[in-house]
Amino acid sequence: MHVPTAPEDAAADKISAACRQIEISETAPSLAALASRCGLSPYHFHRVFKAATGVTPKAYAAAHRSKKLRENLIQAASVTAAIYDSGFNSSGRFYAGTDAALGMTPTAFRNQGAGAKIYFAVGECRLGAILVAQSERGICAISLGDAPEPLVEALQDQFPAATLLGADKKFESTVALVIGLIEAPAQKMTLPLDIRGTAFQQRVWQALQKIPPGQTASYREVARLIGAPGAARAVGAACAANILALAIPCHRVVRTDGSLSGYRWGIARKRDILRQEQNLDP
DNA sequence: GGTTCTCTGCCGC
DNA sequence: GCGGCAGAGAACC
Repeated sequence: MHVPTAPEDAAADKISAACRQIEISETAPSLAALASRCGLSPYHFHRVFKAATGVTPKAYAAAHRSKKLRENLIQAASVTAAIYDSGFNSSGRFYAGTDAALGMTPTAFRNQGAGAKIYFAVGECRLGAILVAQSERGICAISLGDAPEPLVEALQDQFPAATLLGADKKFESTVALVIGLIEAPAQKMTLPLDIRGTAFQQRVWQALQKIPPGQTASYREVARLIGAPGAARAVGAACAANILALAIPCHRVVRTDGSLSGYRWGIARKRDILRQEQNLDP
């Protein structure tokens, strides 16, 4: 039987080829160069790329460079070496934008990567076991599961270079606050969050925090909200990558017809959380 | 301070 | 679906 290639797959292949091209290039390829490789005009390529990935080609290149920088800062012999290895062509230009890329000075980032301390505690709540972890910048993980041990193991996987510190008296009260969120979801989340992710993920997660308790939104609606109407699938991937359960309410994102799709910590918990939130509606 | 590149809204085919 | 222009803005020199 003859199986024709679906047009959308061909388009997706072109975009992922362009992404790979950006990743392997020393310096970011120009829009025109990327477009001609795809056989499209720069105008159209730009729009297709943004619809598929949620970010513009330039933003994608910048995000990739910043990711490379994070890796290099931890491994390279010096900060200067890391900067040049990551594709920045002058250290002056780099330092100008360093705060936006890292949220701190490069040296601070290096030190944190090596010996960051993360406090954590596990507790029991209506949804099962809950783990809350906090870095110096804020809450960096909230996860749910059936038993405590796998949650701790997963935390170490997420922050391999960090030192995990359990059973801290002061921190126990923070955990109580988070558990309180589950029982009274209408409460505002006021704890500082240490959110780590790509530029696109951050945009999605910010949008999620604007969905009020008791309400839901579809992936498509969230995509439209962040100005990338074609990126519903990318929104789904960003939701799935969220490691701050409840604080970033990815449980409030459902399919367009209102039915529940997947949930990192189990679909039953998603249903449970939503039911609790909707009961509290005035 | 000028130039080049990026990005978006709008329109035509 | 695709290409193009205009105009604003950012990046670069």
